[in-house]
Amino acid sequence: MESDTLDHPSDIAAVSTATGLAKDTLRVWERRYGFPQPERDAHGERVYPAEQVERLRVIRRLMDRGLRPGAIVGLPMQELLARHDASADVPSRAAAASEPGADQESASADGGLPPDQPERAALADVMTMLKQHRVEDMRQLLNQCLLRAGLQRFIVDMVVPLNGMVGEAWMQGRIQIFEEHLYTEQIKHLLRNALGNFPTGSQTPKVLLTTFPGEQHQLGLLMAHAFIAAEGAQCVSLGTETPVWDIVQAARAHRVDVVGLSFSAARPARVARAALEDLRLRLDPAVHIWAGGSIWQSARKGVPGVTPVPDLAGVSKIVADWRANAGTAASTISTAANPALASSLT
Amino acid sequence: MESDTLDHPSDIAAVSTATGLAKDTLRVWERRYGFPQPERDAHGERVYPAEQVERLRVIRRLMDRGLRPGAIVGLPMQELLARHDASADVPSRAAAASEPGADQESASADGGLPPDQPERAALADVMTMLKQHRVEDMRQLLNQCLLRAGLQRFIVDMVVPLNGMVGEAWMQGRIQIFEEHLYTEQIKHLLRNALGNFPTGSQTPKVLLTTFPGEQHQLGLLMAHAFIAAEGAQCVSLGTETPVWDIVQAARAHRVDVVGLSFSAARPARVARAALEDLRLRLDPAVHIWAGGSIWQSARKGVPGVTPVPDLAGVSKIVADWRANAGTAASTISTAANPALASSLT
DNA sequence: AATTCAGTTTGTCCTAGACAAACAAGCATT
DNA sequence: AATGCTTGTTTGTCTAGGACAAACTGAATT
Repeated sequence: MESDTLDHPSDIAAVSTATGLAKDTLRVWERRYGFPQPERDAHGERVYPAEQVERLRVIRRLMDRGLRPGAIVGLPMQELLARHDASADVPSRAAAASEPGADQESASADGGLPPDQPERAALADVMTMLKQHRVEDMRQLLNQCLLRAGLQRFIVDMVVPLNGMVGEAWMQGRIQIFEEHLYTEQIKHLLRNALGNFPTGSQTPKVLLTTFPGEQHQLGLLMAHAFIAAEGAQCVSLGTETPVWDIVQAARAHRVDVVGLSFSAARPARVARAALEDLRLRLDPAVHIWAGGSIWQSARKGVPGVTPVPDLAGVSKIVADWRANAGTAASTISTAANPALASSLT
Repeated sequence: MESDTLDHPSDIAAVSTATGLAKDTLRVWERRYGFPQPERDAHGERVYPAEQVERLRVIRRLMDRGLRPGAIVGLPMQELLARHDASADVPSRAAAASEPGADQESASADGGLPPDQPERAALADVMTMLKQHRVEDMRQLLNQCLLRAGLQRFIVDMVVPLNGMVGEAWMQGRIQIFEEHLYTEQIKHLLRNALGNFPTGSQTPKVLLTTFPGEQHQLGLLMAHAFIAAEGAQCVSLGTETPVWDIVQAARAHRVDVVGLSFSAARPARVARAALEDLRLRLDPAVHIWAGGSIWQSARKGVPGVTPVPDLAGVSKIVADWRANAGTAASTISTAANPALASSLT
């Protein structure tokens, strides 16, 4: 019952949603690289064998790590997995602090919070429980860790690494997607619950939280929410996928000091950049923009007037910075928080 | 600052995600009905004026209510809104008990729970607070209602009607999308929180909850979760968008008695039907399937072996039925709960 | 070590035609 | 007056190959 891969063949629409690759892209790859090479049904329409869908999913995953299609499309499964292991060796480029595919080292090393030893053991336990579907045990253990470590440390030392481990395990076929779903759901429950017990912080930076359309990145958003709320700031979350125009409206209506955006590694960085620039343009210059998540791996250039939050643990510092310079126009000071950008402008 | 519609023109991809209409569909409509009629940029690519996007959104909304494109695409905005009011007169066909576009009457009339008078007033208050962005007040009021009415009544008498009112208000331009987002987010917080305080029910039907891929229907799923949990059943939620195969795997792994699916009115009913049949085929016959949400408006035929839950309030009865006939193979008894289907088979 | 320049890669958009599944409506049957 | 069958129509999605701008690579230059 383990690697019980399904023989279920799928049409192009199903493959597109399953892999997150646009239909056009699937057709173009077939034309250019000779993979995938679907069979055809009676009407000449593409029918993808499950094995190819599987391969496409792994390819998608590798692309999220920064590899380019031309280099990997067409490689056999075995080789793909090898590349995957190789790319995991370069965590600096690889994964950031939000989705599965995340990176524990940078998170716990960079933050001001010391890593916690006993958590390391708990990580493995959670994975075991997940694999054995001991939902209730898992929930209890996580809750216990949360209470012990506190919300912020819990996120940095447990949730982020776990995200990475879960993503990794799925990649290697050690767990099923539904188990990943299950894990995500548990964490969401836990975080929301913890968040519910916080009184709506009334301290200085009032932060509006959301993601851009196309980013179904609930977990990252929620982690950011929890982290910022734990900092004592006032949070208003709009949930995922708010169009730029509506973000502007909402920011105005709620008179927020900061707009926080969360990004997954999923979509190409260029769209994110464009949207950020657009938002910067339309938003009141006094309102800061904090952009967190995985854009900062691949993007070398920052966006002017946008404070990068490459790392959840960095949030504390950025909140502190904001409080120090409260009231300064965002587009003026924001580069200070980004050494790379600052130096590139001198 | 009210009907401050944006002059922002969009490319076809943006329009597609904004309206939920496939790119192909947008092009075909243009060819067939002469609407939309985007301008072209320097490279001959479509550029949709905001006014047309707005119209497309309303059209999409009308289609969710069962109207067909041929009859409404090409109509001017004014006429569209008129049709909208007209279609609202037929709640039997119109909206179900889950997403914005939902229907209060059927929900409170059909259920065993008596409607609550004071709630009626609260509904209007919530809408007012939402429009004035008094988030904290709104949260408090909702919470108060929840405590007073209890989880189930709260959902049936408040959340469902509110969903309808919010959808309606958006439709008529009385509120912005971000306000809809904000509302949704509040409700989700509230429900998750309430759910967290339930001990994981250990009573008989163990229910696996999720949606099919393409259904980003968190709120409906969450309402179902809360409702079923309040019945004392044991719930395992996988979150949204689980592929059929993974549902089967998860059902097996967790040894659930029932798989519960939640549907929005968003996607065409035929895909939902196909997926349900597929699931029925692959799933252990002893496991029941409960399908809730908006498929049962447009679909005349039921799916054999699937128990329709056209109405959240009906959940109580269905759980009771399950407990009465516990252990019976799903595909045998399920039609009993569906009078229409049962009669069509005699 | 940073910048510019050419060359290559890659995703998305374009057109226009085809077709099956879903639907409506009329007709025949019980 | 329902139910079942046969039409014709509507509608979404698929296919094909061509085009092109934006993003990347890597070497040559300051």
